[in-house]
Amino acid sequence: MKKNKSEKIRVRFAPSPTGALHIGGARSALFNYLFAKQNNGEFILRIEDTDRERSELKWVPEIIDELKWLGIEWNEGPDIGGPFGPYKQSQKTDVYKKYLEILLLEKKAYYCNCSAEELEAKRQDQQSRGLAPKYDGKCRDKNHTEGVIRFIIHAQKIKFHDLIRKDVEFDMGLLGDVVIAKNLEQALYHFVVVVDDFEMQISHVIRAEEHLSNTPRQILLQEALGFYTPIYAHLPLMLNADRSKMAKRSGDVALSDYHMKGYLPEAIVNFIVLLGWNPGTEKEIFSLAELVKEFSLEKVQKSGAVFNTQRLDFINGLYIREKSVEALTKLCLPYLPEAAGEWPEKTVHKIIASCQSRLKKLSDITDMTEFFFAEKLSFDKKMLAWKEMGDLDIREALLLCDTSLKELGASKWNAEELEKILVPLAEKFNTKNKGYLLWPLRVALSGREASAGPFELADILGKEKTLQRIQDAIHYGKTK
RNA sequence: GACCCUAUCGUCUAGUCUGGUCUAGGACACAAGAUUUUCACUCUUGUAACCCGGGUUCAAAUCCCGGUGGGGUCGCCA
Repeated sequence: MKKNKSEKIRVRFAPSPTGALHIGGARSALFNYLFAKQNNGEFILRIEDTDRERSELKWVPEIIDELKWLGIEWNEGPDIGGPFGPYKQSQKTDVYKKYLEILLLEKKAYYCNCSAEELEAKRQDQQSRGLAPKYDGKCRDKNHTEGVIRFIIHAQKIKFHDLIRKDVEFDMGLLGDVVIAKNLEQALYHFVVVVDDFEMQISHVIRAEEHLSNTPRQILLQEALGFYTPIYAHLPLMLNADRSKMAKRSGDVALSDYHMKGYLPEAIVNFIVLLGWNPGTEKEIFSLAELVKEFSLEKVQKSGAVFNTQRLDFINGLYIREKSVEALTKLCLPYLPEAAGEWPEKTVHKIIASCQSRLKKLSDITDMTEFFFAEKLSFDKKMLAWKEMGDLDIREALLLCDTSLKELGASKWNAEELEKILVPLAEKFNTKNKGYLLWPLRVALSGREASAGPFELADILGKEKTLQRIQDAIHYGKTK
């Protein structure tokens, strides 16, 4: 088996711009990046846009931005160029044409004129007889001069070593001659991937398992063209909860979906790397830099991994709690109502701080902080009652809060001072349980079953709004 | 259907190569408790798995064989 010229480790991620970057693609990119980084190698981004109908230019910047957002960087790519460019297959028609002509000349490939209908009919027939659908080679010796170009696959066994799956063997007798180009100007996937990996001197092909059975014919193509065969590593697939392949039909599969919902890039990286890999230790939280050190392809799992959102939420929450309030506020801004812009920065910081331990993802902040910005609260009056409290008890508790909070000067209106006043008050109100005073207060201020504590809330709302909401609650109880 | 890959708690997994230390470890989720005015956070505890059947062996989650389950691929998509 031929080797590539340089010893240098060169890997690539080659998405096709037919849609947003798939979260599984992001993981493939990550694994490639980590492998390159830790081996002092190079990571190449290549755009596989040979399918002219389905590829759309607009997805390229999208893919690039999302990868960058994750923290993945490449040494060569369509945006930054490099010595092995161009990095878009649509710009390499001449290169493919050259190699196609060689294959044609050497009779390793031929033109085929079979109609789509004819092929489909044969395929159906074969399948109905329990056979593997396979092209019958009808045009092989016809010497046509136009049509699609097929690469001749002779019956033989192809063995190769996969870094993750170990030795794999395929019987090529089961495969028909594969179409490698629509015509000289339009080469297809199996062909372009082989040519590009060679031209770009890729040493390791790290990609998803769905390509495992495509590998032997790509190896045959390499041999026919006199190329070396790179080292392969096929990653386990990401699965839905029902263990089917995570595909477009099934909920959120684009990295941007998770980005928009407010998952942090460091959390996504940490989560997806653990889907199919683990260090063999009990450590589970990793920064990208730590992963570069600790990641190893040998420890990659063989079977598919279910994408478990609950675990993503947990990891995301962990990273959210680690943020400084300032940083978290910045991240949350897009999820806050416009009114938040009119609030003092300090107050907004306090609002975010009051939610920090509760956030699973940034978008949760919208609902969680709604009551701060609302003019009037609306909630079930019964919610004001703590345990067995009646309307009169609630009224008494709230009136007590009202009178003592009125006394507190605006300059001393902060969570600490409020606590100093309210805690003794609550203890006096009911010696056994502070909740008889604090719960109705908190509900009056938030209108919620669950929220931060009343001192914090009152601090954020300020004296005027706090007293107003207490009054509202007192009268709410009365008029209803 | 054919071919290929794969199989440890519900989920992600450690352990499998080099059989005994595994009455199978960790994490998420779940449940209970502690703390707390509530929720969250934090802490403690608990429930929960070696796919099945043979074999090899003093001994098998670990080795071998056969089933079964799951997934992928079989395109003029990538």
